[in-house]
Amino acid sequence: MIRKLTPNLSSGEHQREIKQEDDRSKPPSPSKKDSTIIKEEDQLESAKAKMGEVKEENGRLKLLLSQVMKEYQSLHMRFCDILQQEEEAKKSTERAPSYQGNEEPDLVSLSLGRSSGTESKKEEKKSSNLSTNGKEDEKPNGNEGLALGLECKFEPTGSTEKNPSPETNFGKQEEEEPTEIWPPSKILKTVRSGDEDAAELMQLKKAARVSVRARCDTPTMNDGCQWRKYGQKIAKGNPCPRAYYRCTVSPTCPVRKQVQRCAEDMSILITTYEGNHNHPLPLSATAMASTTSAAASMLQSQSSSSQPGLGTSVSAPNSTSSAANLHGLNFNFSQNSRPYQHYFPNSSISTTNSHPTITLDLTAPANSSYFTRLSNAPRYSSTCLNFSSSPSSSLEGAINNPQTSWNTGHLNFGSLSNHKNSFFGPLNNLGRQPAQEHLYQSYMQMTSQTPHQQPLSETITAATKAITSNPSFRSALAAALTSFVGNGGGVPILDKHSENEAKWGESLPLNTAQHHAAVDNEVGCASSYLGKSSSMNSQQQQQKQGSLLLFPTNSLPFPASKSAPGPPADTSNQIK
DNA sequence: CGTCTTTGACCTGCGC
DNA sequence: GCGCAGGTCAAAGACG
Repeated sequence: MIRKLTPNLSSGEHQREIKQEDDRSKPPSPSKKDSTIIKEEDQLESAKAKMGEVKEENGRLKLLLSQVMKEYQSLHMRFCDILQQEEEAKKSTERAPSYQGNEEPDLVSLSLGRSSGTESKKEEKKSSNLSTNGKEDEKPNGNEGLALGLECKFEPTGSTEKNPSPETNFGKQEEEEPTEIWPPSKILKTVRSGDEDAAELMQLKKAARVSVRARCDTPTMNDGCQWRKYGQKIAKGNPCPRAYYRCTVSPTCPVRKQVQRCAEDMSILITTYEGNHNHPLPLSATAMASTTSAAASMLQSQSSSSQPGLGTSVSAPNSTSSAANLHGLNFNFSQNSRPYQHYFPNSSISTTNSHPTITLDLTAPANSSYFTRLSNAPRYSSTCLNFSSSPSSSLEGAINNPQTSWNTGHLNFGSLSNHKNSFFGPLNNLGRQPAQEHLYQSYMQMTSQTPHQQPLSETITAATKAITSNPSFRSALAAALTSFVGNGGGVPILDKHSENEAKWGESLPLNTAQHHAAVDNEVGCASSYLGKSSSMNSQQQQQKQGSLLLFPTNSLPFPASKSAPGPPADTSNQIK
């Protein structure tokens, strides 16, 4: 970002320059050399002018950087404050648990880095201790021993209350729920036969899937977990094979993921997650888990939106048709009894079977801006969280094609990656292969042509407003930041044992140079802001993770991904 | 030699 | 019941 000001001249060049200066001080002699000297002087002048320009630009960038850092710090402070306030509020609510009925305040609590509501206070304490001590408590303690701990606390009335959804519980321990949640048919066995509604709801929740669309040139996105491929299949409607992975961090972990290239755009990788981890997650894995669990929470809460007092509702009509495109999905949230609404345009949802899928689209450019709608914030800024969507038909084709009766809500985070300065901007750029880089550059050129650029502070203020007033925003932001920061932001990379205790917010970047260093080192798959290079072994992968960016990177030289890109697998030998 | 991937076979659910 | 499609298993091969 900051350009090197010292001209990179070799000593010879430097001497020549000095000589030229000397020559200039002498009276011009009418010799043959005059013309060449004049030429060189011109070059010198132009170089000086260029240097001046660069200096100016550098100054501007420095200013910008400091401004961004300042705003970031205040944003972070505010974020922490709000988390604290929420915890206090929660605590007080727990003291008086008489809100079971309709009067129960709608609540969506997306607290990153906390594994449970009751533990969160401890966690916070711990995190503060951690930040002061600089050393982690290496003793994972029951439920709190998880880095992910995204708590999505939906509080439906009725019997389902005690069955937290698996997706919202990434990282909860085995004792709280069955480890095996796959296949869905098994789920029903664990459900009381009498309570049909609960069973239905539970099945729906258990089977919830989160699909992440992201541009990625590596065979699989690195979400921080270790996966073992156990199958591959050609799915109907997509020539690219679908690969099946199973989490191998823990042998009993029920989490599976499916990876498939988008039929329309091979550069887009669709990763579908199902199930919840029953083991501590690597720190680097928490980002994706947080994001997906937040999305899953929305979807799952939707499934019970008919119930009053539910934290989140999706105002979508129940439809028996496959993939009814609503062109708009409303997520109603409330915070502290003040309801407000999320609007995700171009969403689609259907309720045909027990596989509701929510899609986080990290690929699509923005046509309209949720964020703008929300706060009139400019779309082009370093902190623009643009939750707008693009036509989502590609996903429908790839995953929710008419033959597939998955229940899909399409939650489009597309324009998070829309602009070069957005948080997710770097995500789509890291480790790109030349061919895709070309496409991507074109894309960036297109998107960077946003006509006006409003003041940064205004943008940040708007972003702050949006984030602090909105749990899911915070969640998404937190996930993004966590992924960026990971362990590259000043906190050492954690091993499997110690990482459990690291919490969101503790490892925020204090030194942007570290990020730059991270860029220089290597970053894996771009799309995965969690970027994995498939040629790395899992340990290497985990060590690489967290080498992520906070600031725009399109001006930086990106190393190409080390791994050979391409579809998850060769289709040539897949015909069944 | 251990780990991971590949891939054909098999199982299951669903629609007709 | 049959066929289709999605999903999983497990033996064989590849790889470090």
